Amino acid sequence: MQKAKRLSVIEKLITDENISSQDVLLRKLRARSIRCTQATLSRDLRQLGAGRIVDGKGGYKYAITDNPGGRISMPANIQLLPVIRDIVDAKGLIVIRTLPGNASNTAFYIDNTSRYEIAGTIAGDDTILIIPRDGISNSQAHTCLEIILPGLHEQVKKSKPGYVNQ
Amino acid sequence: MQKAKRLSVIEKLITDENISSQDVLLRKLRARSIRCTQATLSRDLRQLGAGRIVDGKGGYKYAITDNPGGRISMPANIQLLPVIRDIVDAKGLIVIRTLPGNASNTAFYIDNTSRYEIAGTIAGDDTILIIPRDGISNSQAHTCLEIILPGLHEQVKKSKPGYVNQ
DNA sequence: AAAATTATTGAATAAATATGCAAAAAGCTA
DNA sequence: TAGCTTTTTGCATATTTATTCAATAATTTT
Repeated sequence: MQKAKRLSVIEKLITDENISSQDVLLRKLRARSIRCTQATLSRDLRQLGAGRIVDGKGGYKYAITDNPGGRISMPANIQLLPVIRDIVDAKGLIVIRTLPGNASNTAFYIDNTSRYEIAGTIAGDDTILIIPRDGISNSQAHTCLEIILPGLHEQVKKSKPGYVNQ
Repeated sequence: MQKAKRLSVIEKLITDENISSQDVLLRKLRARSIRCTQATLSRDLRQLGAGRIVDGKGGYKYAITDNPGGRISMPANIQLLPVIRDIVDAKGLIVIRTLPGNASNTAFYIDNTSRYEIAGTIAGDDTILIIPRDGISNSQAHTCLEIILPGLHEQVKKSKPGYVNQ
């Protein structure tokens, strides 16, 4: 499946370059042998929270925009992944375990993306509970987390089925 | 010349309300006896540096966008319950989001009412998980919260069903 | 105040973006 | 792997936004 990759390339393109329209983006992707249609880009951009904004030069450009609700914008390139140890599904919720002391940072970061799919997070010292919104499937929630933290699931290898006393 | 006034009304409208398209804006202006055409709005919005962005609820809205590079912006428009930002149903639980640092205060307050309907709460920094007791319906739980925090649901407008890529 | 210059606007239309729907692809389960 | 479910995608098109061009209104100059 190439969607995840396409999303990350799109994200990189619009932050690095000045993309003024979906058509331009389409061509840039094509130059990287990623082919899709404008319709798909429209959906991808929505999912990334990207919008077409006025670029100080009298034109337009795409950019990842902060959401209303006035959340706090974060520096884009914080290194979060190394602190994540584990990610587990539980009762329709998702538990992420981090290095000690890193849960609230990470949860704060996740919160601030204001993703629709995530109703909220709660963090202890080294554990974050991710609460997906009603109607969001498990895999939708995971896809969303992957967008927020690209590479998450590659990084954190799926934990093997474990032993339980019974 | 009415342009200056129109611009300021537009600015106020898009920051106060959720304007999803220029057509909607056009009608709101008309209701204030400011009449112009969509073409003019397109130009005005460019001039204001306003863009149509993803609103976190699955839709689009206009907002004045900062130049990327991002600085910190905080919400400014809550009055009655100044610390509560958001309330969402999720998996039979209820998630309340507050301003940073206010979750445990608020949860403590809720806890101390000792309402039967609420089995317990868990608070992080800005998120509270409300766990209703078994057998308590969603709407019972909401009614209960409304009793504890009068005005809660008026204040925090229900979020619309959102868009999820699938 | 008339003429000359500059700015604003609407109508029409071009350009760009979003979406319903059906089909294809990817995941899952047994 | 076959059958079933969910997700992704393109096509066609609806919706939305930007722009061209001509006209009108405001502003400045003489």
